[in-house]
Amino acid sequence: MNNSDYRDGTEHMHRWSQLFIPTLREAPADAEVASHKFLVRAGYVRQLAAGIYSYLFLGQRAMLRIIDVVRDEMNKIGQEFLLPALHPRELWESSGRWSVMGDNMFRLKDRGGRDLCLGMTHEEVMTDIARKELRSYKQLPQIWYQIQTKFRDEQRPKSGLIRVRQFIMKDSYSFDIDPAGLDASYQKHYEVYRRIFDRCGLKYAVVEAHSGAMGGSQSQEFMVMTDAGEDMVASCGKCGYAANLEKATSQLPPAQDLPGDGKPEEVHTPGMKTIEEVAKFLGVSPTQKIKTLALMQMEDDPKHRGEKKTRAVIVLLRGDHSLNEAKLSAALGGKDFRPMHAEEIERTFLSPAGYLGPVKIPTFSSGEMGSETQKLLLEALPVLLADNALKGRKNLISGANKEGYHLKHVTPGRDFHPSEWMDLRSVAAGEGCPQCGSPLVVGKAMEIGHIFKLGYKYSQSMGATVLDKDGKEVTPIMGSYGIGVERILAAAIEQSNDADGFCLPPAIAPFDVVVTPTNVSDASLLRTAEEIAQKLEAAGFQVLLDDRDERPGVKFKDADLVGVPWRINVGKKVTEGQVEIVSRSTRKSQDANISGIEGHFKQLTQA
RNA sequence: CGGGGAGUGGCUCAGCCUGGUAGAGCACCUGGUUCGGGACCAGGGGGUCGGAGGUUCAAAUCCUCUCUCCCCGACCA
Repeated sequence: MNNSDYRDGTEHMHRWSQLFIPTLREAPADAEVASHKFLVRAGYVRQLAAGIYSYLFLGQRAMLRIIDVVRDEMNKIGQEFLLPALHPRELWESSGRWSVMGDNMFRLKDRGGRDLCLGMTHEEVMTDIARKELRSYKQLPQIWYQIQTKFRDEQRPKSGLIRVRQFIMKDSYSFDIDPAGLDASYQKHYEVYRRIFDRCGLKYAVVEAHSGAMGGSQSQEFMVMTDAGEDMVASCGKCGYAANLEKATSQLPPAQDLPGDGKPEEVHTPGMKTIEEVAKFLGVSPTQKIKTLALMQMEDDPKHRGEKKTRAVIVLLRGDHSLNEAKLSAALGGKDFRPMHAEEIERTFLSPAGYLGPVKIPTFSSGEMGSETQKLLLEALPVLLADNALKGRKNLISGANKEGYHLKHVTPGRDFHPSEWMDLRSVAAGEGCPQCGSPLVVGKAMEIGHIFKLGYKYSQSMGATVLDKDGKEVTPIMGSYGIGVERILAAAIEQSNDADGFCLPPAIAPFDVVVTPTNVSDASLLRTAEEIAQKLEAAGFQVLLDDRDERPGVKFKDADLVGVPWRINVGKKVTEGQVEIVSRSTRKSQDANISGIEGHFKQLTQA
């Protein structure tokens, strides 16, 4: 319950007739996912621009209740700050992220021409405070958090509140003297996050995640399984293993190698370009093929502003496997990459696309290259990365780097030598759980929270240090932890909606109950409804009195729409001293005596 | 950014192909009848058809440019 609410008289009662709750009979045409449709229909939000929303009365109330829960739990482990949204460029230069963040960062200039940006996350500001203020190990550990608006110029805002350009995040940052301290701060967040999402009534999974632009070692995401989500999660029903597909691994059954031990040998495969075509044509399985992907890694060229330095990256996978771009990106140190253009492929492989393979790539065998462009390419040596699933295999089939030909009897380690073996493939549903071997399930999920062990990335680059017990300067180790407030709301709606609307979990609903006199032109019904509303408010509930002069059907439909978990109908049975209590989630109703209604309702809501 | 779609009253949409100067349902206002699952009757207000330019006697409609929004692919809470 929110104690800041008025509940001391009818003049402060929330009367629907006086409030702005613009419900819509139809969903806006551009809404796709359930939470988006209903947030708009229920009058919670209105869109201002792509990925930018206004929160109206009901929406703001729900947000505030979510924030109450988050703050209440966070106060158990940390201290609340409020940091600026406007940051100077120099701050972000000091961590190196002014350029790393690219177009996702909103940038602006002040009147003096100085560069500023809108905060998309606050590692830099928090670390700046830490480096200026923290002096001694005695001051550690610290956990600082805030609930604040973040700005991110997303490539593609979408799905209502699920992916927006301005949103409220609870972000916290921990500073510890050593890794053991970080483990403890991380664990505290893990537990507090579980309590927060439990209290918000969400069903969620905690999954192993990849750290992305934040950097750092371990990280876990809190995921709500829903088709409205944008992530893929692999999970095991048996042992509880769960991981973002960006990170997930699996056990593979051993693949059958083709017999023989000959040298690589060309086979004519006219017009056969795809793995499937070639496999079918040669009567082999795609698992006996090597998939060769030609990519270009890109990074800003320090010598030539605005230009990109490129480097060829060749990735080898088993024929039936697909590349996991997050894993590759991590392997490349977070650098961007793209598929090679046709000319680049021909330059590198001296072969048209469709017949690429790792054997006899000109740039890997000295003497065969001559052109200027190849020499230039060599300055940044190409890398050949091979997925672990090819390790120990033999007699595989790959492209021959020659139009219309493939090679058979290709054996890794003999016929070509990868720069590195690594895990680069995406896990597929049905493959074995890496822990227990039972089949993995892959499903869509929405990320509502993320916890990271950052390590020394920011404290080191920004020069934060404290003195340890021995008077020696040491760099504190950091963690960072985020919760998307709007996403909790969106996820709750995705988890509980039907044709008529949605039902929010009690802790985050804008009201606990709507009291509906079925006909307000009957003065006694209205009076009784007001009395009931007052009693419930006095008992600590947040009550919405639907005193509108509307037909009952309209009021019922609206009540069903706006997400309030309970409704009390004040109608004909009043003459018998009774009203009807209706549960929005189960749609079941029961009669209750008006006298003692608050006690009855309390029992009901605590059950 | 690449690919697809859409902009006509507050909402959902028709009209556009085949130019002739704007419609429906819902919502809104007034009066009346209604009142347990989005009522009915009567009357009424509201749109320079996203914007700019062009073609034409005449443009929501045809042409060009542009802006915005949504959806599908690479990022993150």
